[in-house]
Amino acid sequence: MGDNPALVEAAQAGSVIPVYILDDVNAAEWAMGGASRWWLHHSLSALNQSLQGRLLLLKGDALTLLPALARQVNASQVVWNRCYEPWRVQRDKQLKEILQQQGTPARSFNGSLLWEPWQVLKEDQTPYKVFTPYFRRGCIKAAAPALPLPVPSRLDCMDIEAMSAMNLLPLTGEAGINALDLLPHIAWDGGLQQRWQIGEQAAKQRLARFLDNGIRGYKEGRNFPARENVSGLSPHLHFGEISPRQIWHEALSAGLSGGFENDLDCFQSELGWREFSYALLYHNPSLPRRAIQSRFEHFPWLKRPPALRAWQGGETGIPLVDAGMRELWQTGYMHNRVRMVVGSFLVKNLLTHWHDGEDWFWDCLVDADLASNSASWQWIAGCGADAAPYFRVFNAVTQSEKFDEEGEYLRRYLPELAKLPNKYIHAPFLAPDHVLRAAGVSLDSNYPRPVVDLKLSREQALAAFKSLTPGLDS
DNA sequence: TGAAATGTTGGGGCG
DNA sequence: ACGCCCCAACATTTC
Repeated sequence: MGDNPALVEAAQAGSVIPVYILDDVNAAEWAMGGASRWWLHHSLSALNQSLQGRLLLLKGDALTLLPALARQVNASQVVWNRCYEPWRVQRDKQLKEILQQQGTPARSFNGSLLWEPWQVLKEDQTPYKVFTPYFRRGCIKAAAPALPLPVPSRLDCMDIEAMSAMNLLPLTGEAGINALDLLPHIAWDGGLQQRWQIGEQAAKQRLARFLDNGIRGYKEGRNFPARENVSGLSPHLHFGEISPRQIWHEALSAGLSGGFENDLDCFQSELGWREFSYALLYHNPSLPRRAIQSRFEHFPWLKRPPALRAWQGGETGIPLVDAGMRELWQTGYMHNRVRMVVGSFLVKNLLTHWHDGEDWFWDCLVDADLASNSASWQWIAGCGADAAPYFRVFNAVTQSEKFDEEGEYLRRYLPELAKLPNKYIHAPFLAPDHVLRAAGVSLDSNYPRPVVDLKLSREQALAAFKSLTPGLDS
C-alpha cells in the first residue's frame, strides 16, 4: 500500500476497485514458478487484509478480462504500476489501446524502479552495457530516486455488496485468492513457511532489522553465507511489498557513519544491479534466452541429465554446491555468494547450458525475477553484458574454505556431514577413510562422490571456451 | 564478485 | 663476508 503511485492516483480520483489478474495466458513461457506462486498466494492474502477483504482476483487473459471489467463497472479510468518483462510490456501496450478504444482512459506508473530504463542512457543515447558507468555515471548523475509516496490517507474501496450485485463476489477476498489455485497440491512448502514472513508489514520489519544489524559490515559480511549480513528483501521487492525507493531512502537515513559509509554504498550498488538487470532486459527483450555475446550461441554445451539432476537435488558430492541447492529447495532462497558458486559449477564444471540453471531457479526461487535471473545467469556463464569472463571459474571447494571456513553453512544443510572436522568438510572425498568412518560418512551410501573432477572439468571448460571464435559483439 | 601458473623478492641456513 | 640454495610470501600473468 505504501509507495504505490497507481493506488495514490486511483484513491484521489474516487472509489476504487483493487484488482489482481493472474495472467498465465500472456505469460506463456514465463508463467510463474511453483515457489513464486506460493509466495504470491500469501502476499495477496496480506494485501487483501490491508484492503479489508476487498481485493478482486481474476485469472486468465488480462486483455479481455480488464476491459470487460472496466465496462461492467463503468470505470472512469484504469491505472496500474508498470512491469518490465517483455511479454508484459507488449501486453500492457495492447491493453492501453483496447481500453482507450472503448473510452476508458488508462495510465501506468513507475512503482518498482529507481530509474526508468529508457531514462538512463549514454551521451550517444544508447543504453549502457557496463555496470559501473551505468550506475556511477548514468544513474547517480540522473535525478535522485523519488521519495516514496505515503499510503493514501483516504481509500474508498467499492464494497463487497456492490461487487456481489455485479456477480463478482466469488472472485473477491480469500475465496478469490484460493480460486487462483496458487498453493502446492503436495505439501513441499514446509521449509518455505518456516523461513518467510510475507506481506508489506513483514517487508518493513525485515528492512528495519537489516538496517539495525545486518548493514554494518555488509560489504564484507555479505560474502559469508552463514552470516546475517544480507537483507533478504529480494522476494518482497519482487512482489512489490516494498519499493526500491523506500529501501533507498530508509537506508540513507539509517544514520550510518564512522566507517559504515562503504557498507551503505555497497548495498545501494546492489539495488543498482537490480536496476541494471531491468535496463538490460528492457533494451534486450531476448535476454532470457539469447546470449548477449552471440558467439555463445555456438558454445558446445553438454546434455547430461544425470549430472543436471544431481545438481538440482544437491547431490553433486561437492558440499558447498549441495548445501546451496538444498537451501534453494527447502527455503526458496539461496545466499548470493552461493548462487554464484552453484551457477559457475553448473555452467563450467558440468558444461550445462545456463538455460537449465535459469529454468530451475525460475521454478524454485521465491524471488524469481525475469530480469535479475536472466541477467545473472548470463553474468555467471560469461556470455552477458559486463559478465564475468568465461575463464573465471569458481572452485567450489576453495570458495567453501574461504567463505564458510567453519563449515557452519554446510552443516546447516548437510547434516550427514556435520561430524566431519572443518579440515575435511569442504571436500569429504579427500578425507582419509578413518576420518570418514569416525564422522559416520560413507561415500558409497550417505553422501555421494563428486560427479566431476573439479580440476579436470575446469580444464575442459577452458578448452571448450577456446574453441569459440572471438566475438565481434561484446 | 577467481584460480592456477609463473615470476620476483628476501630472509635464513649453510659451506 | 659471500654465494648459493631453498622456500615462503607476495606480485604478475595467464586461462
